[in-house]
Amino acid sequence: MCGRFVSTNQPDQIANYFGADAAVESLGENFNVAPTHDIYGVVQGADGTNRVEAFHWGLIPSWAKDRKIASKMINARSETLAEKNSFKGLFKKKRLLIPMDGFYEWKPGAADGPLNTKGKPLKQPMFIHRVDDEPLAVAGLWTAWKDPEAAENPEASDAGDQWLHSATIVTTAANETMSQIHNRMPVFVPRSRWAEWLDRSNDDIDDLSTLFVPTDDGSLTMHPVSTDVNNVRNNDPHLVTPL
DNA sequence: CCAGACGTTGTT
DNA sequence: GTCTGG
DNA sequence: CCAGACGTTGTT
DNA sequence: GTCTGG
Repeated sequence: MCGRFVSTNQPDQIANYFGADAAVESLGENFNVAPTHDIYGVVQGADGTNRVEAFHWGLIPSWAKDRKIASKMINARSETLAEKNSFKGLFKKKRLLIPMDGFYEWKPGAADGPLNTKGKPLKQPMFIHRVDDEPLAVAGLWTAWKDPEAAENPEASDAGDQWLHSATIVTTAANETMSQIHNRMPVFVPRSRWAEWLDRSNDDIDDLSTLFVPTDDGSLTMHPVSTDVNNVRNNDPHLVTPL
C-alpha cells in the first residue's frame, strides 16, 4: 500500500514537471508525509488547464459528519473502485495525480529475527523511488467536504474557501519488484497517460482501469532506511539515506 | 418505504 | 450522494 | 503507515 | 484489541 511518502519539490517544480499551473503555497519539504497531512495534487481545472493544489491526505466524503473518517480512507483499492459507494462517483469525476519523490514500505520482520519491545518481529522500513530519481505520479481520487459544524459558525468562516479538499491514493497488487517486500503498491500513472487520467470529461472507466494492472518496467528501486521514519514528527533528509 | 453503511491493511 | 438490507 | 490512547465527574 | 491522531 502506501502509507507514508516523501515530498520535497516546490509547487512550481511540480507544476513544471506536470505542465500545470502552481495554484498553492509551498507546503515545505517533507521527508515523512503521513496521513492527515496536506499533500500536493495535480487536477484539471474547469478551464481545462492543469493546476497544482493542496489536499488533505485521507478522503473525507461529502456526506461525512466529521473528518475522523479520513484516516480510514487513505487508500482505495483499484480492484473495487468502480463498485464502492465511496469511490465510484469520484472515479468518474474526481481523479488527480499525487506527486512524490518516493514512498516508504515496512518490510515484515522474519519470525526468527530481531523482536520489538512487544515481542513482535521488527519491521524494516524501505524507501522506494524511481531509478532516475524523477517524481512518481500516483493515481488518486479527491473530493470536497464542507464541515457541518463550521457552517454553523459563520464568524469563523470568513477566511476563504470553506470547502476542504481531500484525497486518497489508489493501490494495486505489488509488481515483481515490490513483492519482495509487500503485496500492495500505489498505482503509478505513466506520463503518456496523465492527460487521459486527468481529463474531467473522460468517463471511459474500463480504459482507465487498464492503468491498475500492475506492471514492472524496472523503473523502481529501493533501499532500507532508519526506523526513525516510524516517528511521523521526524522530518529530516537522513530518513532517505540508505542504511 | 426507511435505516444504515459507505474503507484498507495486516495479522491471527 | 448512493447503494444495500430489512 | 506507526504511535499512542483507551474515562468521567466535579471543581477551579 | 481497537480506534484515533499525526
